[in-house]
Amino acid sequence: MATKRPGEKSSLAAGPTDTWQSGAEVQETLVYMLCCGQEAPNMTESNGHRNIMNRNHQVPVFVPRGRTEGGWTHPSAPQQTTTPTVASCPVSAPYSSRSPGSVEMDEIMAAMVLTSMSCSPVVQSSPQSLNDPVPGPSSGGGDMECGGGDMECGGGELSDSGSSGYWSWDHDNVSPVLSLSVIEMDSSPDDGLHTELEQGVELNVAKRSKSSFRGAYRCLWPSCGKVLTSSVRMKRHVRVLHLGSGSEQSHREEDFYYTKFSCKAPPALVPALSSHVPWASCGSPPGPGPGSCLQIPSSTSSSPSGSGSSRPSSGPGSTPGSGSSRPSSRPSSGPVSTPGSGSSRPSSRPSSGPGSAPDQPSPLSQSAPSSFSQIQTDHLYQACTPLQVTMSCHNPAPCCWTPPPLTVSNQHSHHNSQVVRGRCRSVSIGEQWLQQNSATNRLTTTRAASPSRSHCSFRKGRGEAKKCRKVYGVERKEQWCTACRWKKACQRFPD
DNA sequence: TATGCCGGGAC
DNA sequence: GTCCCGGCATA
Ligand SMILES: [Zn+2]
Repeated sequence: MATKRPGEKSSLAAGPTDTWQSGAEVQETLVYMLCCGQEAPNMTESNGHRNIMNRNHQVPVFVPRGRTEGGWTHPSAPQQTTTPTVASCPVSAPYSSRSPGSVEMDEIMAAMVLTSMSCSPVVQSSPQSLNDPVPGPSSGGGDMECGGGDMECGGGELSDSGSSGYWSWDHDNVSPVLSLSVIEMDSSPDDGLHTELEQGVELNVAKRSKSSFRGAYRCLWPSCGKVLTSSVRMKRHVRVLHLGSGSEQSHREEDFYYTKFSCKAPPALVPALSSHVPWASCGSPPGPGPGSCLQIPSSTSSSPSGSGSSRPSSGPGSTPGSGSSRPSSRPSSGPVSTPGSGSSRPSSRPSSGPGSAPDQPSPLSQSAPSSFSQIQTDHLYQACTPLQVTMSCHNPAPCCWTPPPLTVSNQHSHHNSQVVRGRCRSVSIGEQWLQQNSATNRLTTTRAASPSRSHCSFRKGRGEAKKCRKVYGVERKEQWCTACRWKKACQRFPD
């Protein structure tokens, strides 16, 4: 209602953003990767063999170099990463005693080595990937997956289920710790810096507590399953790419569009996932901010019932996005949703669509930033579905998330390829939702309550979430998600 | 009253 | 299959 988000946008202008972003992001990515490579460096700390590791650890040192760039990266953030590392690092001793010159050299060397070592596409081809989400001519193959075994970075994003996973579950796995942080973060919706900081802490905690846990933020924007490790970046991502502009409202809205989750997945799942992840193979559009590569740790386990995740506060602030929040509201967010009642809805995650991939906010988006992508989305919603990736993980185990069989359509060159270079996949989830909902789910429901016709039409109360209607207002109906326009259950802002 | 959306129907 | 809308439940 409050109309559009006026100000702020300029500062976040896509162009510039990308620029500095690349620097910072890359760095961050680096750091993260290092961590990935060996969870919680500080923790591992085994005295002996640490050569390589040491080297790696030094990197963070070099990383900060760029921290000055963005106002974003809070100084403390890098510091945190760095400090402990250096301290714990055996090498640090000699290191400090050396002359500054050599030190620098070392840093540089280390950096170089690292850089060359890292297989991250982001790092290696950051410039390109940043702007050009679409990998190459043939985005089809799983080319992007870095061959390197140690870190599989999906180029910065991982998202399970991709489009379809959006609204879904994986939140289950959020560890208590993480959830906590989530809450905190939510409480301060609009301050990026602060968040970043917390993010840092959070990450640390995560690493520390369990090397296997990883907090990540996934963009819930329809069709954009982007996953970033930093909430700030995610916000930025949402704001820039999806919301298009910023302003008071967008601040809050950002929260709506992403969700935090931490995943851990059995080794087996990892590969599987990656193969399924649409963009992973299609060269996921790293978008402006290549998120740090996210990966699903293999070891873990745990995680219990994900349900725990708390939904911070239903209010707009926290929103659906925040982490596990969503699931909590759902009956059995988990895997097989036996819709005791919610019947259809639960299982078919309301996800929405697909969408907007991170294409650069070119002139196009300027005029109607948010609407653009949204509209696009909506169209996709009804659009066809060239490619279809079917994810049917009937995984009983309460692992990361067991999505119901869902189909994601991946449409590449489809549609205006020029306009949407980065758009590598679009899902007509909405449609699917409608269909499935009416078909599949209904089936389920029926099965559950076979009775002649009892079919309790159960109307679950109105969710607290603001739906398109409320968000955009009637006057901007065209921005509503298709479902809303059709007076169906909103998919963009599912309860 | 405004909103969300089920159920049904037109095309 | 897509799209719309009557009408009811809810806030
Ligand atoms: Zn909607």
